Amino acid sequence: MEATHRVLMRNLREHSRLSSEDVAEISSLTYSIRRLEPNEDFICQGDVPKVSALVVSGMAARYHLLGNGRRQYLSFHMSGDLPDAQALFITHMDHALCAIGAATIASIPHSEMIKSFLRRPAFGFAIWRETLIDAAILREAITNNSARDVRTRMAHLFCELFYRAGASGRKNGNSLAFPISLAQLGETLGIAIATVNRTLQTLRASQAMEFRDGELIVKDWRRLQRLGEFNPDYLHVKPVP
Amino acid sequence: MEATHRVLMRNLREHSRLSSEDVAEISSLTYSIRRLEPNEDFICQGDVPKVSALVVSGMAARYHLLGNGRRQYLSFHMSGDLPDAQALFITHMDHALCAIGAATIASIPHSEMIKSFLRRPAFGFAIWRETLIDAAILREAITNNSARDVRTRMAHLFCELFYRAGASGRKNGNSLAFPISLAQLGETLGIAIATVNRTLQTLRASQAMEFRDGELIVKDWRRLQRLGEFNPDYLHVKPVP
DNA sequence: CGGAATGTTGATATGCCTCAACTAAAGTGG
DNA sequence: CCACTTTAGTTGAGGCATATCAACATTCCG
Repeated sequence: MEATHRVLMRNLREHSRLSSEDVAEISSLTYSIRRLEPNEDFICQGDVPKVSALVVSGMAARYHLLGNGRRQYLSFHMSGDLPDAQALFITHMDHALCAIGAATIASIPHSEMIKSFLRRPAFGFAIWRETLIDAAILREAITNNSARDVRTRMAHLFCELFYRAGASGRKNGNSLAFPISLAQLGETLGIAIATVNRTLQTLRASQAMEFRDGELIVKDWRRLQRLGEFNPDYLHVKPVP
Repeated sequence: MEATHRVLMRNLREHSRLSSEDVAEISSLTYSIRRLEPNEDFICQGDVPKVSALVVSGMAARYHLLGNGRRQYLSFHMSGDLPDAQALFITHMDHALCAIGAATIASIPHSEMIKSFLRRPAFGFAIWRETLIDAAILREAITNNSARDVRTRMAHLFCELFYRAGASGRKNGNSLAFPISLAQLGETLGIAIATVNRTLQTLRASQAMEFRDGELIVKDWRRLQRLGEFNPDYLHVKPVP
């Protein structure tokens, strides 16, 4: 029970120290739970949210909607993440959020979060730190989509997701549920569907990994890391003591 | 005198309300000034800064350094911006910072900033908001470099810079100093130098803008905005009352 | 059982990269 | 002050990676 508070604290502890007072403060937060269908939107561009969404289970994604109807996926979020933390201090959403596969989110009122920040600044700083790591991930996505060839780019994305899931025990051995379509992968990496398909085949042929039916299987982590030119420093995960 | 505190407050007031106590707190911050040569680095990947840099005059840029020596520029920063605010809560830099053209920065000790946040939470929230808008700009850069063709992409970048400079009176009529080389523009937009050159020519031919000798001249803002599919909502500038 | 969404494959087109040659401007040293 | 080098910008030719298009296979779902 209380999965909501637990996943939030586990996530924050990856990078921040929480005192027992902070833990008590977090445990006092109220929330409501919402179950999402695959691909269901829970925040749209232009919304003015009054609550923060916390991913409890499953995954969520941010995306931009372009004039021509195309989507650009921006980032993916796992249990413990607060994908719309920015709305705490910015009124209007500049992007939308949807579930990737079935997911559960908890909604925590902004007003409560802010009051908690005032009572326990360390909690506010931890959430702030969370949003800063999020920004680091966005920077890496710029570099990935702008400066790397498609195979490297795709390998890098899978590396990041696998690493982030692994850093907090959210993956299952060497496999990770990532229930996304090839079209969505293309709209993440900025490449056409046909190319997504062919690139996945070359990655499979490399014996480093497989991706099918929304499941990523890492067969040779070292090799995948090399293929993706992946260096996890930007994720700022505190070295586990 | 005191240009440092002034540019910071002007920038924060674009989106946040500051009480007189907040203003007093900001005015009490100590700093040291540093003048930078064009392209001079002031923070490198891997550094552990103990001070925050505030751009006082000129411009600064973030960049990633890739394995093959290539650079990927990530964002540009003008007077009032705190391009390394993230270092307040994340120890190691995952990217470098350099001057674009000659620039002046002020260094403010982290320890003082944090103490000010504890005394005046609204000041902390304003800086936090600043880092969140920064993240929105990064998201837009992902979309720009991933989903738009090169001409639109380049027009969008110029729109953003011109708009940001204009929002706070940092531009000069319809021209803006942006002392960057074509090679750097290419490393920002993820395109080759030759293409940068040819794309600039088509933009010039469109009568919307010109860019030469490190100066952007906007001749037809509406047309440029259309060419760049530019919608400034993501910059979250408070409508001027 | 039929239709929609998703994935797969091949053929063709094209936008951008690469390379190379050249110009122009700026900085350097004799 | 002028040769020399370096850096930045410009232009053309050619190739290649990836987009686009089209046909088909497969799975899912009503």
